[in-house]
Amino acid sequence: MSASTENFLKTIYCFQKLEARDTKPGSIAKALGISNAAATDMARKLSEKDLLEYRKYQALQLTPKGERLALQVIRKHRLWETFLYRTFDMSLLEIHNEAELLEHATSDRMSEILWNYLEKPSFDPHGDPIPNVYGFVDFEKDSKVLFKAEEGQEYRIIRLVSNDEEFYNFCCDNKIEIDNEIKVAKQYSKNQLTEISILGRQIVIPKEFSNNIYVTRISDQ
Amino acid sequence: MSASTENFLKTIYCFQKLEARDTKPGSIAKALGISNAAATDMARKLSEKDLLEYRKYQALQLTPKGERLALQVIRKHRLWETFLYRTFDMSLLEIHNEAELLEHATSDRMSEILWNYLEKPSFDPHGDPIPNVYGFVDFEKDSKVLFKAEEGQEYRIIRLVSNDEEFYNFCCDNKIEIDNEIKVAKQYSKNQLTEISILGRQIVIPKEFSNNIYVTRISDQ
DNA sequence: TAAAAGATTTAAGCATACTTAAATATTAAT
DNA sequence: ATTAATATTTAAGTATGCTTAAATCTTTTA
Ligand SMILES: [Mn+2]
Ligand SMILES: [Mn+2]
Ligand SMILES: [Mn+2]
Ligand SMILES: [Mn+2]
Repeated sequence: MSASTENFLKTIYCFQKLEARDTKPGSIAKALGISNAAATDMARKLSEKDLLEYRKYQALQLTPKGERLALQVIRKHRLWETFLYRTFDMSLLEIHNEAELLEHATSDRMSEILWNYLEKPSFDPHGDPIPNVYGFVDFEKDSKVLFKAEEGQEYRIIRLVSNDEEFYNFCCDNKIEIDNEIKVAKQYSKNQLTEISILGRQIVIPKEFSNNIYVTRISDQ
Repeated sequence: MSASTENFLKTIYCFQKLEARDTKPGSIAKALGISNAAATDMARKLSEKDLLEYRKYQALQLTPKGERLALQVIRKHRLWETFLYRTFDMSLLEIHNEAELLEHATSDRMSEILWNYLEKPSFDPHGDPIPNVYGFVDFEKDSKVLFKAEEGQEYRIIRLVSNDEEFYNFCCDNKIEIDNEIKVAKQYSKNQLTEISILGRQIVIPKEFSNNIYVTRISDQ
């Protein structure tokens, strides 16, 4: 498996399962920074290898084999993130960037060593679940994006997902951290702004950021 | 720089500087497990990029630029080895194999993080010196291969270098470890055997192994 | 529903990194 | 000094992973 193939499968998996984005070659191409032609080409090759289903003009779909592979790469990615975050003084963005490289240079043995050393972690530092060695994702908490949270309700932050340095800086500056509790004061729907109170402070968050912050209702039951 | 290129330069450097082996394309090819034709091809391409000097039928020679690059890769390799050895329960062979992959997926930033975390180490767990960030190798101890050590003299083990699992098992079983002291009892030159005493025990070491054990004279001055 | 806009696919081509087989040069042996 | 053995290079070809430009299909809009 080349890094290109692994990134391709991983991206399809994330688009398919974790976000509700479409998985036509064009979307994958944009995410990976390659041309549409290259993505189509890759899709046909991987379908030969039974890693995904490709039908002209349709969205790409991972086969069970392709999904297993994608989950192995995601596992390695999140294990490295967890390890780097706990061991060194690195930011949420730095660990992601390094893991993006390391995930392709990690033997199965190495990932088991990390897994055991970290004492079988369930979540990475961004709040994303770590698949187990069989590619099974234990459980996904019932969450929604802050952008879609209800006014007046209290939530706990459980995921922060982005590749944008400014997003993480914003979070840092405003104490938007995993496990912190917030209250949604107001949704300015037309202007796509969310006003919340966090640790006593009131802040307004634009859609670009509130879409990367996942929350879960507190005492929802 | 692709992994292929990095491994190619690294191998030339090691053959040139650390061992007295020749650096014609054929030797490099054998070490990397590729065909002679592929090595020649690679040599011509890298010479275009001013990473090495290539003249038909001659040994390859790194340019200053090529040597700097090789040393950066070696630095990353040995930093990872040191880190893995100190952090996890991994053998001298395991750390080498993992570092062989990780070295190509390591940003300069990551290698500086490792370097600082490890408190600027000078040697890796095999006893090999770690180049600094400018590609400068601090100092190489005055050493020789056990195979060429003098009868009756006492030595300290300072390097163990091999890719052979059996070699490391042999070392483990016989307490042949870095910093341990030995006395060379006899060199059976014709049969290429070396008899040493180590921690009170007398053992005979065949050339295949004694050539991978580097020693330095004790109180040599 | 027909044209325009937008995506996707096909086609042609390039760079890297390899292969095997044939040609050529070097080195060792007689 | 030839010849034989060995090593190196050249040639031809393959797979991967990308590119741009042209052709084709799908979706939107009028
Ligand atoms: Mn990646
Ligand atoms: Mn993550
Ligand atoms: Mn390597
Ligand atoms: Mn080493």
